[in-house]
Amino acid sequence: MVKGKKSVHSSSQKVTVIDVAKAAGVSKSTVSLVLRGSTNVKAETVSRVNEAIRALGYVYNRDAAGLRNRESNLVAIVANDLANPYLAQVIIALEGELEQQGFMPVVVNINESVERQATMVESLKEHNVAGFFMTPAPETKAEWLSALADAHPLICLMREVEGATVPVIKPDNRRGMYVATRYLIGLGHKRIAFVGGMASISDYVERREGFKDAMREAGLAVKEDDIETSSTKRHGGKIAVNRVLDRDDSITAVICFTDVVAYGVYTALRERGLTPGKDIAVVGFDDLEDSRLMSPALTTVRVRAEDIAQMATERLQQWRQNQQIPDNALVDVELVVRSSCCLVGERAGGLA
Amino acid sequence: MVKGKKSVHSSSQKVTVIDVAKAAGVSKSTVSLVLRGSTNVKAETVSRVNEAIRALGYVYNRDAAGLRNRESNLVAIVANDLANPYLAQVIIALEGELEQQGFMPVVVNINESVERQATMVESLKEHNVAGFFMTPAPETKAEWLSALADAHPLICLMREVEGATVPVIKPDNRRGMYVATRYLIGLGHKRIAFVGGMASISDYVERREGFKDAMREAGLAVKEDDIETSSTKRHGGKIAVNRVLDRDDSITAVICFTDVVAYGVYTALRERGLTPGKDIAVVGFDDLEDSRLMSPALTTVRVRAEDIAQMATERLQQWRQNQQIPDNALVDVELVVRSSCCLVGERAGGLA
DNA sequence: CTGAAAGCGCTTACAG
DNA sequence: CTGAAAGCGCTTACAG
Repeated sequence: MVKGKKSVHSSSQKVTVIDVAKAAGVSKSTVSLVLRGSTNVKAETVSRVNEAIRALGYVYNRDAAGLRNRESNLVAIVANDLANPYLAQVIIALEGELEQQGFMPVVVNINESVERQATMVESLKEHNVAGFFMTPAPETKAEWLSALADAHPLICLMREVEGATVPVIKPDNRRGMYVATRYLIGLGHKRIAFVGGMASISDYVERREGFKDAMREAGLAVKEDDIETSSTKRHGGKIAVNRVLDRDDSITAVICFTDVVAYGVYTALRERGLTPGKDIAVVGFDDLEDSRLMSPALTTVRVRAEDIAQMATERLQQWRQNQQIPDNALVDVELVVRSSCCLVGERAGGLA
Repeated sequence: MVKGKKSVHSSSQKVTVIDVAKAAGVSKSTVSLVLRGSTNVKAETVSRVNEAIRALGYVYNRDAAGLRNRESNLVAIVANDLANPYLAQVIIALEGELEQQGFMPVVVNINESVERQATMVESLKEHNVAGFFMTPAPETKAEWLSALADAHPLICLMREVEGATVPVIKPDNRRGMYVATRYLIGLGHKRIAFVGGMASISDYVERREGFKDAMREAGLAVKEDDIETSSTKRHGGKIAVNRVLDRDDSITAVICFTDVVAYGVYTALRERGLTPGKDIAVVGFDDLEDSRLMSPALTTVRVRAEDIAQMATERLQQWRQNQQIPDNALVDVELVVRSSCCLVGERAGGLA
């Protein structure tokens, strides 16, 4: 119907290898050979075929080919939330890697919904993808994920699903926050809050533990009240830090679950008449492109999106080639010091 | 090879309609009928088939089906830059609409590169997509785009390509900036700068003209120096406003090409010791989620991503059903007043 | 180096 | 309501 006779499209009659073969005066097997880049075809024949392809406007039908040889160049990137700028950076890096390897990356957004995740993955399976990258939605079942990995190469990014036998590539969250916290302690801070994020995200727990590790090591107390969860959005950071400060204004530094959360903290501080980086130190996690452009420029834990993409792609290849489930990987992390952390007491109004 | 005997995957032997037919004790035509939801099958048979499908773990092969009936549920969203948060909002809205209509949206990011755009679109064609949404890369050739639209339903979003016969859905850019500028003029501003964006983006020209319309109408001069182009990133806004202010600090208000540019302007102002919304008025365009969370909350021109998505999807359907190229559409625009615009003279240091 | 034949997993008339 | 047959556009051995 769509491609019927009434079509406004000029190419309503699909041209196939047979047409190309006819035009080039060879058999369709030969056309297939040159399509696939075989070296066993005379150069002159190759160019005659290519000429015919061009002249007829032939478009390779990858679905038909895939049906026959059971191959697919489609790789799915199942993203939990396209509005997350860090994830966007990871996706961009992933696309670069995958294309170099001849894959066709397609991204599908699930908006943090397990239901959408299930629907989308089902469709993707119907389209015979070569593999999956995914940042699983909260509440993803381990059995579901394991079953998927049983039938398709699958690499998890950033987030872990407890009990699932699936390789995951993630930042060294715990060490990252440990290093950031030690830095703040070195600046003289003793009353440090940890804001943003929630326990249903595996990253969260690891980052929080890194924070606690450093505090414990320095003999500093962490009160329940110094930790405030929230959504991972900007708004979450704003709300969370306000709660903490309302309870106790002796806090001199705030460690944020992510850079986005830190942006929300900046806003909240300004609305309270405080200047981030002067009155209160702020640290983030991710190192988004924007973070060096904030005022003050945000001190944060950098996790190179390129590193994640590279390790993930490597592992997908490994899986496809060796039929072996690859190992997990912890991506290196680095503290980037900018201007959002004052020495304690420098201007701070707290007790410290 | 991937699915060979050595496969670690449990489902190495693909189960097909034939297996299902055998298990259910019917012919494969019948299986196909229930797969496609035909009403001409006995209810009891339907459930027996579905039972077999479940038991065998059958997954529908959409490529094989598409090969036969020339249909596809794949819709491509070709995005110029995934890191652009407004585009992310549009994509999310688009995905919602498309899924409701039974399509499978896949997004492909081209990172503002015409070359990548060409490669990706070629691949997408090979995968037989039902249609394209795209925000064309800068420098896209009209003939290329028209040729694509000749063979596939295609709707352009946000950006127009001069000379291409392709429907485009975009905000009423000119009116948006006109309204914003009038608002500023009403607040007493006379020295208003327009920063960010560049002429190779069709949006840019329209927005700038809207600004000029309002200024002209009010009998206010616009000097060359009051308009400064830049990248559409945050960094661009920062640089552009600095240039303008370095040349002439009598400026009391800044209209930004987008919200993202406005965020960069905020940073630049702070670094100059100025408070946005007090010392200088700032207006954006888009109304990103974050804009109401900035400090001060950003006054901006709202363009509902949902409206764009809805009009775009409607038109794609129309195209597919009537085989008729639909009209362009201008999406309504609305000024959202928040706290980033002072009355002139209220605190401003300029001449005004 | 090239050609004829079979088959990938579906759907579509067409008989029954 | 169900079954047998042909065909979508490719690729893969297998002969020549």
